[in-house]
Amino acid sequence: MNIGQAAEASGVSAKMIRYYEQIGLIEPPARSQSGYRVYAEPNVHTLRFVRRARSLGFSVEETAALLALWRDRSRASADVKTLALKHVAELEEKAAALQAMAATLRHLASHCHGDKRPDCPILDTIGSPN
Amino acid sequence: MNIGQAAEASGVSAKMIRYYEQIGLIEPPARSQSGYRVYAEPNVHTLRFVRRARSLGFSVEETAALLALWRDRSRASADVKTLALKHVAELEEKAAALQAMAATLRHLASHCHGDKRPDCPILDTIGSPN
DNA sequence: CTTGACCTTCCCATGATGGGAAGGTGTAGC
DNA sequence: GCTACACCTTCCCATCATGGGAAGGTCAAG
Repeated sequence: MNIGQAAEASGVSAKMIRYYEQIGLIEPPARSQSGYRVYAEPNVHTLRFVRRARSLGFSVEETAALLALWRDRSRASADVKTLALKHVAELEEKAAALQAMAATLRHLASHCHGDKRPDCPILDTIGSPN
Repeated sequence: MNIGQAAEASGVSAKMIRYYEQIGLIEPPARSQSGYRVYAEPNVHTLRFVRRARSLGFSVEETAALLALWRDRSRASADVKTLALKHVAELEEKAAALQAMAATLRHLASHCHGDKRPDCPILDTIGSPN
């Protein structure tokens, strides 16, 4: 399987597969005589793991840690759970920060007429000298 | 006022002030004979505006648009409100995405014993072949 | 006049991703 | 066997906003 097929099968773009290899997240695959990367099923499996971890908001570095745990059959599930819950807390913190911004802005907007007049509490507040 | 004082007064780091100037978000300030940037109150006011817009999650580009509206005394408040509400929607979308990740992961974690045994539904799910 | 705090510009790094160029390979159809 | 086209390789560049740091100039206090 060439990189394009592995990309298709895993949902990770060819560009990203090369990048993950370059930074050491995944193992370099076999190469054909002409230098093409050759992927087998286990490689694709790993790529899918990476894609899912990324889609859960884990950074590449965190994904590397998860991958190591995944491959370590003697890991303690407590280690995984700890990592996961710490990540959940970070995600929720970021979500809360975004929602706080949205709430503030929505509040400002609710006081803005939204007509042709220039008067606008949104800009007034953002630009207030205080 | 030198850049350090402007940074202090506005809450924007000196590095960022130079950067904002470089990319054209803010006007180049006056210079002293020796080449130091010299800021007056209106400059600091602008910097504060920028800092607040950024802290509400507006990108630098969006901040530039807001700044233009702020300076345009004949703007229609509708334009500002439209921009703001569009941004609110984006913020809420991002927040929802993060919360969805958190919820998924929290759910997975709730099924993980979190003890010394290796068995772990979190990794099992992320690494499932499907 | 020295010292230390401040300023200048310039370059580099981050994190994850995409775009694209220049050139090699593999294969299908003729 | 040749041509065309899809695919592969590496390499460099861009993004976005921010910080770090080096090399060198300036200013004010002692």
